[in-house]
Amino acid sequence: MPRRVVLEGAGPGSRVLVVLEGAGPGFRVPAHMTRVPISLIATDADFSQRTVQGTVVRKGRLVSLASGNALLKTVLQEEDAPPPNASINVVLFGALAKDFDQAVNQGDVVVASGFTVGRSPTVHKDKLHPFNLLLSGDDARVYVSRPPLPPPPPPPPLVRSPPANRKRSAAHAEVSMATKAPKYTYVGLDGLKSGLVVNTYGVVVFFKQPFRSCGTDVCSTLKITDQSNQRISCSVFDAKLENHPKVFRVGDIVRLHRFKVQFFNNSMTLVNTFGFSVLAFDGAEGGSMEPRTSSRSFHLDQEGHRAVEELRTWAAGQALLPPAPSTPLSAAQPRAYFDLTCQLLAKAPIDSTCTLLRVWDGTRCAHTLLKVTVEPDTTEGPTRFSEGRERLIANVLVYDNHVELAARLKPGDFLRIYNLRAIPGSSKVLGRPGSQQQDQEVDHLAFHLHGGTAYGRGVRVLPESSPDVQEMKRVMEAVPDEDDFSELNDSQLLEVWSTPPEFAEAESIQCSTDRSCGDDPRTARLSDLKRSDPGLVHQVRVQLRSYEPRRLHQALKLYCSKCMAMRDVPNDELVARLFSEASAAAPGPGGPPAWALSGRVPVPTERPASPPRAVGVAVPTERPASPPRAVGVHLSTQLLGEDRPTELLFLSGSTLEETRRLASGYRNVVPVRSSGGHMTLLDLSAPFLFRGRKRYFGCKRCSEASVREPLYAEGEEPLDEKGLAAALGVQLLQFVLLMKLELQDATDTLDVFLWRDAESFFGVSAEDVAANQEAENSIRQKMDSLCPAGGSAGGRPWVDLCVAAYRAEGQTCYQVCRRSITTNQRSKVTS
DNA sequence: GCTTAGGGTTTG
Repeated sequence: MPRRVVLEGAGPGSRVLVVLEGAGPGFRVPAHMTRVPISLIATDADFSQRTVQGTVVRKGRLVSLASGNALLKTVLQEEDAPPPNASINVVLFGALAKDFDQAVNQGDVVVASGFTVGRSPTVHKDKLHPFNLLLSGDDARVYVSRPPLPPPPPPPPLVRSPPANRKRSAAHAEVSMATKAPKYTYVGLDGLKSGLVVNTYGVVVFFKQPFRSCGTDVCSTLKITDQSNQRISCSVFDAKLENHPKVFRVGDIVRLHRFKVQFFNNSMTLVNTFGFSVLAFDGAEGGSMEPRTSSRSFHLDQEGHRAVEELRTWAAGQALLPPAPSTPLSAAQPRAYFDLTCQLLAKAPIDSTCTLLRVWDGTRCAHTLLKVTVEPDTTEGPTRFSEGRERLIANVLVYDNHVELAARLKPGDFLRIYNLRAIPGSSKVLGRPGSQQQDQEVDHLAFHLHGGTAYGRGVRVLPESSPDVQEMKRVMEAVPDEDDFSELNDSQLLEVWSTPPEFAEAESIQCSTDRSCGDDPRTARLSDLKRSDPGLVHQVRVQLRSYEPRRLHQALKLYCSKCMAMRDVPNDELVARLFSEASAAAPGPGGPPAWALSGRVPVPTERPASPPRAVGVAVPTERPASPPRAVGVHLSTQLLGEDRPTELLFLSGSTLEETRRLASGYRNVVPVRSSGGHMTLLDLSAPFLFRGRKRYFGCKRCSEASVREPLYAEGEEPLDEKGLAAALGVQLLQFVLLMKLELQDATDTLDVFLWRDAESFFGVSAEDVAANQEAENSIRQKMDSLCPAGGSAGGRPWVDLCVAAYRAEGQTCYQVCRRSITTNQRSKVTS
């Protein structure tokens, strides 16, 4: 007889029944119920006497709703059912959700009954079944199949048993016991037999980045080894680049599923077969357990972790990992081949077989780097860098087959270039006719990535989360500021982050409730959080490992609530240029608008001056020696009539500095220029309004600006930025703060945005940050306390944060949505 | 449609 087991936490009356396998004929599902294939689920049938069976391929977190109810989302996948519609979202409510959370693990096979069917609101996003199962109320049940503990001796494996002296073979046999869970038997590399389709783990000892084969697919090749010391070649064919192994360096660990063993040239090779999957892992001991894969449905359990750990330990003992994954530019030697980890700054095609990549890694090469000039309009990315930065930039020429991949790279990408060669001397191909770069001196280093794939030659984009990229960024951050460069990095940052996307889904689930996250004692581990479904809010206890931008004034952005675009706050240099361009433009025919009284006023030269006493009269200044410039002013006759001359001033022909000075004497200053015979606003890259120290900007896309006399009824509140923006047809941009935080706990790291709730997080308004240094300083203090400069991980406080996971632009993003108040000065994780 | 690659003594 099967035994019903009540697990800890699943109290009496639990609706999740855990049934041990091997103790009876199977699930204790009522006999009158019959199983329905998941693919046949639809709303127009009666499922009261039916069951579904599937593997829990995803298990969301238990979410507490404001009503006191609980909810948990999970995904069931029917075994051996062909896609589509083999996987279905299941939502459990109330006590059932709590019991399920306690008793069921990802990978378990469950049977559900007593469900109702609804339309899945997420079908377009998750591409799962168009319907979902809803389990609530007294009739809902979940039955779980679980291998008994302790496990019985392993049955004969499907393939020849790996050597008994390897621990992992036992572990994998144990996994295969869970007959209802996805069952994979892993074979050692000395257990390959021609014709078998196998699953295996291995340490990469050689690899080529994916390259276009002569057939229809893209091809990757690997050579892997394991504790048996066999070295097995392996090919992966797939038309899609993203399905290929994400191997970054020798020593990485791969898990291969469904690879066919072939005999070739007296040795075994592995080739992917239909339905294959590859996971890649960092090969370093203590490295991240996050598998690199594009698959959204991979299954990795504790045994998988153990297999990776064991291979890591073994590989470390064999010295299989090279000491460093790549060579910094500072160590590049003439004529040597090396792998380079770097960031792409700009690129330009040279000809059909050659592309120039301009890269840096934050270190300075000991040799002079070759300078390359290309026509600016062919360059993607900035064409000029400061002298200091130029000295750090390496020009990499990639040839032939690599040109295709180079075309897909974007400035800002983090790259690893494999088998790059440092070439001393000149290279005439670089000089364009007519450029002064034709005659190069000899002692310059250029870098070539030769055509072909021999020696693993190729280029790979590394994820920003990669530890090597993180290390490089630390080096880059230590490079002294140079303004043009910080601008570049920041705009790239924005592009990489994209416009912080809508947040509606996550908000509707929990942030809209009044519950403070601090009420919930549950905290999620980052590794779990990453695996759970988007659309939920999680509480985490983390340290702040790093953040961007490091120069905090760059966290200030302008945001359009209408088109949701975000842009940088233009720097003074740009704004000053717009002002001088506008003032240089000759006033066109036609006069100022009829509603305005126009004239000229001298510009105060030093101290902020009081407003001019009369319009149209040049007021002598205290320093007659240098006659002051006069600028055009236009005042609303209506306002003048009400004896409110300082309420609003339209100003033409002034410089930025002059505008700034005059702004201190008027409540509102709107810079204008003459264009086509009438008054217009300046280009909207410049502020359209100055109010004291504050400046306001308009959205270029959403504004339909024209200079009109603002309607101003007597006795009304003074004009403010909102009223003026409306009067001038300007879509007012909002100051916002945007940062990216790298959170860390014992299990993982996670990049999250701080945006929507940044102001409450810092306790300052973004508008104040724009106007005064003190507000920026308070942000600095907070960041310094969370992430002390040069501090070790142990010195950083632990913080409880709420993080919302949401889908945007095809990927899962995370955002700090509220901050609880506790920060604990502890140096170790308590688990 | 069911191949493609199968590392390698590099070179613009």
